[in-house]
Amino acid sequence: MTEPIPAPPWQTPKKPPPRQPLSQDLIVQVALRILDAEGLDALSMRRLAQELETGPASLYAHVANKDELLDLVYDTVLSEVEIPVPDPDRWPEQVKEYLRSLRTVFRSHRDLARVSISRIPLGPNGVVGMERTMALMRAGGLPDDIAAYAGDLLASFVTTETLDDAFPAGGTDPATPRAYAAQIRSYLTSLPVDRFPNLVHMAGPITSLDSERRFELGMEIIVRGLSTYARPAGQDSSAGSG
Amino acid sequence: MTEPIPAPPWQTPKKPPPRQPLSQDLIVQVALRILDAEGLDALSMRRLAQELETGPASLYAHVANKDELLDLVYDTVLSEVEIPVPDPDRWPEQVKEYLRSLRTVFRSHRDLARVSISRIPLGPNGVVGMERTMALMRAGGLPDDIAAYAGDLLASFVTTETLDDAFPAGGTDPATPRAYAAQIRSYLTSLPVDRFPNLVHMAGPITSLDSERRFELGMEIIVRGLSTYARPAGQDSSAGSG
DNA sequence: ACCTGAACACCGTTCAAGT
DNA sequence: ACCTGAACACCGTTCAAGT
Repeated sequence: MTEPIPAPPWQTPKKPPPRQPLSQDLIVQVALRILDAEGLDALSMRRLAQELETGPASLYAHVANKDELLDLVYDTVLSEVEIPVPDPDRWPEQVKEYLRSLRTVFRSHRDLARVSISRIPLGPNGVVGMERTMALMRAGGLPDDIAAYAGDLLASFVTTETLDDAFPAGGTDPATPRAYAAQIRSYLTSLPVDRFPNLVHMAGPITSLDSERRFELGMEIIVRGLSTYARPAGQDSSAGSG
Repeated sequence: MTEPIPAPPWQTPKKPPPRQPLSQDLIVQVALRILDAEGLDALSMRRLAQELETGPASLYAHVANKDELLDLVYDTVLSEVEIPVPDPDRWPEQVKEYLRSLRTVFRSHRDLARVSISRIPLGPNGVVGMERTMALMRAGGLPDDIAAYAGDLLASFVTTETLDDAFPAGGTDPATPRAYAAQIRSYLTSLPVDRFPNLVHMAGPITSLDSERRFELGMEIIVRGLSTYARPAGQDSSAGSG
């Protein structure tokens, strides 16, 4: 009811932390923070605006729409991926190093795999990544068309394999996924053996691979498949005189 | 203002087409029709209710929530997938037949690939499909753990490869994807050669594979990789006496 | 040029009330 | 048991108006 007493002039008004002026960079940065902390479902234009202490409409001066924002977030994160400088002698191992780094980055930003789906990374970092990936693929002695496709196939593999274990990288609670796996296993085991002999037999193997081993196995399968396309060393067309 | 004149009793009231009573089956069926015709973004609970001439709340008597609805839709469609009865001599070819069928089904229901993402198909049709898939995988002489994982890997492959060409199967307009590819190619070609030698070199191969050839190539790569894990025939453990 | 409030046209889900 | 209207707590985006 009573009017609040105005602050005396000698009191430094506790200025609200001098809100940084809006910019595309800042918007992307805060969006990434929300993504990391709370995931894609929590990242709305309105929530983002709130975090930036402004209204949702203000964002559209710096970003065309939500889709473009996600493009920018995705590209930003791609700077963290480490891609080995090709050493043809270590090709299979280097491919795996690249994929492991990609996985680590995907796992360290919540829901990034979901963001990456059907997004072609053509931003500044994405393009640099693609250049290095192509360099690496070609070092395996793959024909150009196979090398080109291999880049896509491998990245898609990491995406799908990362989609499910959406918990943060430092995830210390293996209980939840394991409990879920156990639940599925017991369901499969409970099926009538005469109609589902293979499912009953395979209930164990189907549910017992953890995400780490799935990933390592998947990499190995694809790399072996790709290796069958490699030209024998010494016939590397890019090594000849130009 | 004036009261409408009541219809005379002798006039057969043009009964609104005797709306079928709500049921889970009907709801799933109509949901699939919306999906096919207009895609996942058009499939909202409200829109679905409207199509069924009822309110959104009514759906929740038959379906727990939207996620469960999508589970049901996905399972329904899985009945269309054809999985060969295993013939070990034709293993690689049969795996491909299965994958091609899966792709056809995914492509003939708009956005089904998106629906399938991070959904484990444990409904009645899904479980039958899984049983047959496991039978097929094992026929290749793969160790159980490899066979189990192979099922996932191959299905994920089809999903991602189907995600992008989201146009209907009968798609007669190859212009759009090709135009997009051409756009990317010209962008890649325009990059500075000294910093992006591999991208410039690979611009052609990267953008010239159509979805059909990508799919065939991807299958071949993975199947070759899997084949390296096959036990030699005659050592098939499941064939021995029990 | 940048920012804003208000509005438009939507969402999924719940809940008390009806039959 | 099934269905309903109304409400709750949200969405992305646009637009006229302000500075």
